[in-house]
Amino acid sequence: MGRPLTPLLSVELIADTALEIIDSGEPFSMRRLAKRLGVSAPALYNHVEGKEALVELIRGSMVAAHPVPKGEPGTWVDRVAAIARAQRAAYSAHPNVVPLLIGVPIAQPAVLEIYRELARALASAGFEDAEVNVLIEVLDSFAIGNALEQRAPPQSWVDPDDEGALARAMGSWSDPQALLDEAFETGLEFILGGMQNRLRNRQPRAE
Amino acid sequence: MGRPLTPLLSVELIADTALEIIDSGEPFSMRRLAKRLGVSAPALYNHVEGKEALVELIRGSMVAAHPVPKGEPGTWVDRVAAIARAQRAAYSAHPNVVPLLIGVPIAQPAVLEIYRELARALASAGFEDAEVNVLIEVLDSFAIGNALEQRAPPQSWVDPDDEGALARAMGSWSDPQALLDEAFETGLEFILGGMQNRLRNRQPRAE
DNA sequence: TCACCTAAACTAACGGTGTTCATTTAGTAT
DNA sequence: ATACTAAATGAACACCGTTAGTTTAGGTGA
Repeated sequence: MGRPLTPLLSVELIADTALEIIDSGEPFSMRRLAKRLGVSAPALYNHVEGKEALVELIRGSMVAAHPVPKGEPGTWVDRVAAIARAQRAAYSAHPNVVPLLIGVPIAQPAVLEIYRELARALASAGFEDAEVNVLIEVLDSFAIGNALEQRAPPQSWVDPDDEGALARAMGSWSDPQALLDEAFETGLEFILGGMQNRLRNRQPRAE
Repeated sequence: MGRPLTPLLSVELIADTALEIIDSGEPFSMRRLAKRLGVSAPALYNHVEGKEALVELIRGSMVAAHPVPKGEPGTWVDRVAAIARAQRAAYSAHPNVVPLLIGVPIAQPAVLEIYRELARALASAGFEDAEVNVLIEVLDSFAIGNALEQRAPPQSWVDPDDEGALARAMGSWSDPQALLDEAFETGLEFILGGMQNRLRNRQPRAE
């Protein structure tokens, strides 16, 4: 066939279509992506380094679509909460992407910038350097874990004949998404509360 | 060749060898596993349902190797903490298994039993059914997220020339495992504190 | 003891994966 | 016009999980 008169592909088209496939729940592969684009698989490699790089591109577009509110007035707690919620919103909009994201090292500068802002916010609160890293890790662990739970089917866990506390607990939520939303807000509240508490105990009423 | 005089394989041997491969960091596949066992790949299917079932077997042996301390006296907080630490200890001993675990529905009764015990502990603390589920989800998200971070190499994040808060924070930890240990204990403390706080605010000093 | 059946290994094969190679052809710059 | 690059192609490589059919050893009932 040779080079077509007008290009069939572009990086954006590839990334967007890949995200469509992933969101739809179909298994994602380079060949399936190519087929949906009406193109042969190797054609993708003219525009994209490989599968990992493509996933990393998608990560970038996800965070770009859910920016953390900028320049808002507020305490460091408000800023940290906004960052965590933005990250969670990005994951939550495309839960099927999350399993692909783990294991692909973060290369997107925009994502890095978010971590930098998080570090700044925590440092400004008065945490020392080593502590800042710990707290970032706590937030990150919780956010990624919550995102992962969004595509784990825990309904099969519960035995309908079971009358135990677990069965009762799981029976009280009909909408799994609502449960995870509530869990995210609850966990975030606990973490932010723990941070504030730690500062309070360190500087007992001193200014 | 036909059936050998003495069986070459057994479920335990297969599971143990699989765990060895995974722990070593080599890519894990049924074919590689068979090769290490000196056997052809289809021979595995005489003993194991398939790859998913094998991973689920490994999950079982991991939790069995890190049992939650049983029958200890202590408050519900102690019990919840013990369960969370046991789960984390299991993951932490084999971090490379964690990515394989996600996406494989939990079928091991022993694992289910742990969640039941967690639900009992929380219910006994006075949380209502719906809340119990939320709190389990919070703990689970955090634990799995922390486990996942154990094999994410974030060292490439930091630009050596950077002088920002993030670079300083990451520079203060030379041992990534120590950082994640500290992050787990910190996050657990925050979560347990948040739970207690929630109960305290609900029943203000009433008995 | 002999026939049968099952268990446990094998080889061959299927359809799928990510990726590389050599090719053709279209556009662009000298 | 001549080169060079960009963007498509089909063929191929080395894997992957899994299934089918075959071979042989061990155990069991007649």
